[in-house]
Amino acid sequence: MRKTKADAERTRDQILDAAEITFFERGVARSSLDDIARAAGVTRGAVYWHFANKVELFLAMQDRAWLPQEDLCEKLADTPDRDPLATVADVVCDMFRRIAADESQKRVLAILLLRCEYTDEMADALQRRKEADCSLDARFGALFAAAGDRGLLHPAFTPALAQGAFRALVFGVFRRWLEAPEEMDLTAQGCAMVQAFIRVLGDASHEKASSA
Amino acid sequence: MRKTKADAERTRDQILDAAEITFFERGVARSSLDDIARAAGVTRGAVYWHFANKVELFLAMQDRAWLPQEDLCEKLADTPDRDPLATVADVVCDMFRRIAADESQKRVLAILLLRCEYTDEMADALQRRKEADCSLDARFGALFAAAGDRGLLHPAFTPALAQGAFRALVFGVFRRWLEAPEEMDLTAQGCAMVQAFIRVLGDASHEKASSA
DNA sequence: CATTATCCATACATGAATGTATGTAAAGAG
DNA sequence: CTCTTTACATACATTCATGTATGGATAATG
Repeated sequence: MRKTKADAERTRDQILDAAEITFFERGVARSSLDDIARAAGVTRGAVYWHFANKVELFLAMQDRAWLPQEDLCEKLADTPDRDPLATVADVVCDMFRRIAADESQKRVLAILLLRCEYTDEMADALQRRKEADCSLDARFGALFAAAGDRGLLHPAFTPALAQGAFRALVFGVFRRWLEAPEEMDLTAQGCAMVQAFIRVLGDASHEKASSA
Repeated sequence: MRKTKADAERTRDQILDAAEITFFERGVARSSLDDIARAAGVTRGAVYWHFANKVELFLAMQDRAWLPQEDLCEKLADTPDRDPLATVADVVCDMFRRIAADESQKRVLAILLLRCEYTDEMADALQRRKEADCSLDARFGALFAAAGDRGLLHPAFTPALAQGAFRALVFGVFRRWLEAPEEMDLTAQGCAMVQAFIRVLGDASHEKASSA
């Protein structure tokens, strides 16, 4: 029972891994700290040493995972000045592919969307998601606005409406996949839906002038 | 303390009302049966008389509420043989309006989507939603297939793709509204997004022939 | 090498929630 | 008007999860 600092970090990671799996399987509320500790091969003593309580453990798990919002923001930050709609579709599809390939991230997202109840205790957790969403909305908003300025949007959509609908579509696709991963392939059907939507969004064939 | 059968039914309803509010405010897991009983103005004895446990109470609450899926199915059942896409948009927008006006239904849906963890215990509850979704999908599928047969769909979409995207969009809009009702008006922006999407879906202007 | 701080297991105390058992007053049935 | 059943309230037993306190073994530090 000799524990160096590196060892301690490893057990901390093991606890976070166990929390991911346990939360995913039993839900956050029904997962006791003893369940998690046992799954990690330690006792509650270790859990309480590294984390103050279950909420803190949950937040640490959320922080360790790379949330797709941050991922998207980073990608959107350094995109060339291409067709903004094509950029949007590419970035989201890229995100889909990456998440589908990462079991851990898939688990965390399933926990955040399907396996936890957002109440007063979880206010911090929800706040972080909202902040990430907010900065993401700003970036998407700029792209859709640019598309609108260049006359690339179908006349049925204002930039704000297009952004809202796109956001809803992506979220809906995502949630559907998380609910029934075996019934749906995110990289195939998910990307297809996103791309088809972007294509009809950009189908401004009502105006005669087609500059590009 | 005289209880006739009608009185008993009333207290049962009061318990269900209290469960709705308590689940909505504190989440399902953190709501104890004592919380609910107190909110209903009774004791746990009454709750245990009417319901075997919390899961049964939850299921009874879910059953009492008119789920939007059933609502939609009923509407779709007796629609004239109009433009299928217009029918779809009308029915969904009508559902949006009705839910936005019904606080109780809004609470129940917020519970089902945001305030409960779907784990093995809740398998029954999830199963009912899935069944309702399934029969709904069949009806929507028929309409989108009809639209495809009549050449009403934008060539970017197959009927199945259109249906999946539409479903995702509606769900995403719905969820977004439930998460932040003050930031979004379901009857205004929600309906606008749905209608705009349906409009671009039906924009099959690539073919020269426009029969209708 | 002695000391201290780290890392974790074990033990204990507490409260909260559950399920059940019992009591009971009225309603309903005959 | 009895008798049984209904519709609860109350009381009890038990389990479970939490938080904390303590102990101990080693690593880090000087």
